[in-house]
Amino acid sequence: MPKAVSEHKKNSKGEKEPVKGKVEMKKGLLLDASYFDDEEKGKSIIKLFIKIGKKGGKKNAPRRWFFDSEFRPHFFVLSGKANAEKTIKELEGLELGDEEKFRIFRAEKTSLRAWGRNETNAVKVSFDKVSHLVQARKLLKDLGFEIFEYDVPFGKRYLLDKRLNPCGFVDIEFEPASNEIKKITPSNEIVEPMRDIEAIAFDLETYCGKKFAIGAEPIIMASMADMREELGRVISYKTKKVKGLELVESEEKVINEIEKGLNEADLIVTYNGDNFDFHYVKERAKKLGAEFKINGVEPRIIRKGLDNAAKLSGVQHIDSYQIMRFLQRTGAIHIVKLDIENVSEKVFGEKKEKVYPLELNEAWENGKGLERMVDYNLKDSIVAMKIAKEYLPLFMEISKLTSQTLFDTTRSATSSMVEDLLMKEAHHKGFVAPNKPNEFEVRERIENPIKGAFVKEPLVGLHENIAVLDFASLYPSIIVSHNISPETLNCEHEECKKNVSPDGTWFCKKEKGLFPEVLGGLVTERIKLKREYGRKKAGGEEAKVLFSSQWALKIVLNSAYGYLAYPRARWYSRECASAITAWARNYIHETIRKAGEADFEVLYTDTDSTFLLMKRKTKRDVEEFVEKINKELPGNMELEVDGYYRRGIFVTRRKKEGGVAKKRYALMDEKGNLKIVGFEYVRRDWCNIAKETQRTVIDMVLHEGDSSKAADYVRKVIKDLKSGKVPKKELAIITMLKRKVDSYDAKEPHVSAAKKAIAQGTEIEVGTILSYVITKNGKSISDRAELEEFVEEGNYDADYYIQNQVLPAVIKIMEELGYSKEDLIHGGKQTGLNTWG
DNA sequence: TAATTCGCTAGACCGA
DNA sequence: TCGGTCTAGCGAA
Repeated sequence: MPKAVSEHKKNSKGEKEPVKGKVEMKKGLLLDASYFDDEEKGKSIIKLFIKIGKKGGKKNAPRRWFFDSEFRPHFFVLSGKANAEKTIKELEGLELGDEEKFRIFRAEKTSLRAWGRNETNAVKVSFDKVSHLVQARKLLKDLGFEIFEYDVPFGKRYLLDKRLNPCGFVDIEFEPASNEIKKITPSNEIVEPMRDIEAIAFDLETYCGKKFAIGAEPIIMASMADMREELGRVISYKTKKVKGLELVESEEKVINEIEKGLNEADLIVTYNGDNFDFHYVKERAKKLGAEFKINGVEPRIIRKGLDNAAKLSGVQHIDSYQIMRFLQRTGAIHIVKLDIENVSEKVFGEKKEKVYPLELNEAWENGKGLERMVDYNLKDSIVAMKIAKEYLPLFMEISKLTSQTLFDTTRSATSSMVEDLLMKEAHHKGFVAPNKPNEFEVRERIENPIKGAFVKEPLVGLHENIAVLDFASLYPSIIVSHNISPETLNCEHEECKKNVSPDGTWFCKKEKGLFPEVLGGLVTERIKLKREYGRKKAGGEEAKVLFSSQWALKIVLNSAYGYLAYPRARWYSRECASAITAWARNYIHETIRKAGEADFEVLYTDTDSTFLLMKRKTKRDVEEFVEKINKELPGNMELEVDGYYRRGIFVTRRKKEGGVAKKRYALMDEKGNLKIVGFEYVRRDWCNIAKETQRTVIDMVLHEGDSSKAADYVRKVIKDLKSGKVPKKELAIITMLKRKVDSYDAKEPHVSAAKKAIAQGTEIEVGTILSYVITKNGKSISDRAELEEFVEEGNYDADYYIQNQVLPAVIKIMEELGYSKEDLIHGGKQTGLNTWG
C-alpha cells in the first residue's frame, strides 16, 4: 500500500524518531478513518482520507490518505486490588499468541476509573496490531483480567479519542514526504456542502430477464447527477439514439463511464445502493472481466445488523434510502412506502412516474418510449441526490456529536448515536466505558421491563375551549434536573438522599453525573441554536445549518431515556430509567392535582401533556397557572402552553370492558385546523375510504357541529360501496410483512394474501409493505384477502368494507351524537341535531 | 438485534 | 352466535 510510510526510521523500541524534515500545516475535510496492516513493520496503522484545501477546495482539490503510525490499538485492564504498577509488570511479562508469539506493545497507568467501581488507575494496554488485540482480549479474560473497551473498531477508536468530526474540517500538521500526521485537531469552520463537498448520485437500470440473481442480467442504462442537479448524464448502449442519452459501445463501457464519473466525488449517493446498485455493478464488472474501483478499491458489501451496506474506501457512500428509513424511525416523516416515487412526492411535492421493468426492456430493445425511460432513470439519480442534499446537514451534525463517519451515521440506530456520544465524553469525565452485556444479561433485562408513563382516562364526548400544556423535553429535563446517571445512583452522602425519586432511589447532588453533564450541555446548546435560528431568515444556508444542528441534538436528547432502558446498552440502568418514569408520573399527577386546585377541569393527560377544560377561564388564567407550576419545578424543567383548541372529541373504546379510549382524540384549533390523533385516519392498516369518511365526519362535527350532515355523508359512502363502483385503490389495506410467511402462528389476511401472491411468483420478503383488498371469493376474511395488484376492479366485498371498515371508523364518533349503527345503515331519521346548541 | 412502554383494535380460534 | 384468549400490527408519547 502506501509506500510513503515505510520511509520512517525506527529506534530500538520501535518508536518513531524525532522529525528532521519540516512539518506542513493544512486545513482539510476529513472524510474517512480506517487502518491497514503494515506487514513489514508488523503494525496496524491508522489512515485518514482527507480532502486538502482551506475551504475544502475546488472540484479537483487533492484528496489523500494521511497516516498516524503512533496511535496504537488498545483496551483497558482493571488493576483490581493490586496496584497498577503490579498489573503492568504482569502484563508486560506475558507472551501471547498461538502460532505467532507476540507481546503487549505497552501497558501504562491512566487516571481513568472503571464504571461503577471505586478503583482508579485503569491500565491502558496497547498492541502493535489489531489482530494482537483481538487475540489478547480472549487470553487476558481467561487469565482473569477484567478488560474494557475491547470491542471498539480501530478507526472509530481514533475518531473518538481525537474528538474529530468526520465530514468536518480538521487542522493537520504532517510530514509532507510521508503524509505522517504529527497533530490533528477538529476545526470549527462550518462546512457548506455545495461549496466544500463534491457529491455524485448514480442509478442503474438492469435487464429484467428470467434470472433474478444479482448480476445475472446485464445493466442496460445508468444515470448520474451532481449536486447542482443540472449536470445529469444517462448512458446506454445498443439502443436508439434519443435526446439526453449518451450511447457507448457496450455494457462494459457503461461501467467504465460510471467508474470514471464517480471517482470525482467525495460522496457517492444512491437510492438503495446498499442492497442493489453497488453489488450489481460489481458483479457485472466481474462477469465481463472489467474493473470497478472507487478510489482504487472495489466496493465491499458488508453486513450491518440484518442489512447489507456497500462500503467504499475513503469516499463515503450515502444511501438516501437509509436516510429515509432513519427519518421514518425517528418520526420526522410518515410515508407509507419508502419507494423513490412516494418519497419524491411526499418530501418534495414532485410527482414521479413509476416505470415497470418490462417497459424498460421493451424500450431498450426496440426504442419504443425510450425518452421516458431516460427521464425516469435520470430522475432516480436526481431524487437520490435531492434527499442527500436536504438531510446532509443533519447527519453532518450528528457526525460532529458522535465523531463517526457519514457512512456510519447515515446507517446508525439512535442507540448507537447516544452510545458513541457517551463513549466520546466518558474519558473526559475520567471513566472507562462499561462493556456491552452478554446474551444472558440481555435476556434478563428484557424479562424485567421498566414501568412507563401514566395515561389518564379522558372525559368522553365533545368539548369546547381546551388548553393543552406540555412539559418541554420531559425525560431529558428530569435527567438533568435530578442528576440521574448510573454513577450518581444511591451515592453515600446522607444529604443527597433528599434527591429521592418516587421509586425510592436517590441521586448524588454533589457531583454531576455523565448523563446530566452531557445532556445538560446539549439542552443549553439547543436553546441557543433555536434562538439563533429564529433570528435568521428561513431558507438560507445558515438557517439550514442551525436548524439541522438543533434537530440533531433533539434526536439524541429524545433517545437518551430509551437508551438507558435499552437491554443492549453499555450504560443500561434499570434504576435510572425507572426513576425517570417514576418522576415523570409524579410530575403529571402533581399537575393534575394543582390544576384541580386552580379550578380547572382536567380533560386528559398522557405522559407529558395535560388537557384542560377552560370553561369560564381565560388564556391569562392558563398562563398564570403555568407560571405558578414552573416556579415550583426544579432545575431546567418547564411546563409550556402547547396550544388552545376550540373544540375536541374523545370517544369510548370499541372493545373490551368499554371505558373511554386513551390515545385517540381529535382537536380543532382556533384557525379551524384539525389535529387527529390515534384514530384510524392516521393508521396505515385501514383502507382509504374508511379513513377519509372518518376525517370528513370529524371535520363536519367539529367545524359545524352538524351531525345530520355527517350521517348523510356516511350513508352516501355506504351506498357507493354497495354499488360496487369504488376503485380498489380506496379499498387497499396496507400492512408490513414482519416475518417469513411460514413463521406466523395466526392466519391473518395480509399473510394469506402474501402466500397466494408468492404461489404466483411474486417476490415477497420480510419487510415488504403489502397492500391487499378483501374480495368476494372465499369464506373467512383471510381467505378473501388478495394483494391489490391481483384484484380486478369491482371485485370487493362491500359488506366487509361497510361492516368492518367504514362503520367501525365512524360509529364511536356518531354515537356521541346520538346515532346508532342502524341509523347509519338504514337512514334512521335523527335530523337537525345541532351539537353546539 | 439495532431507543422505551402504554394502549387500541382486528381476526382466528375455541368452547359453551 | 357469543365472549374470552391469543397473535399481530401500529400509533402516541
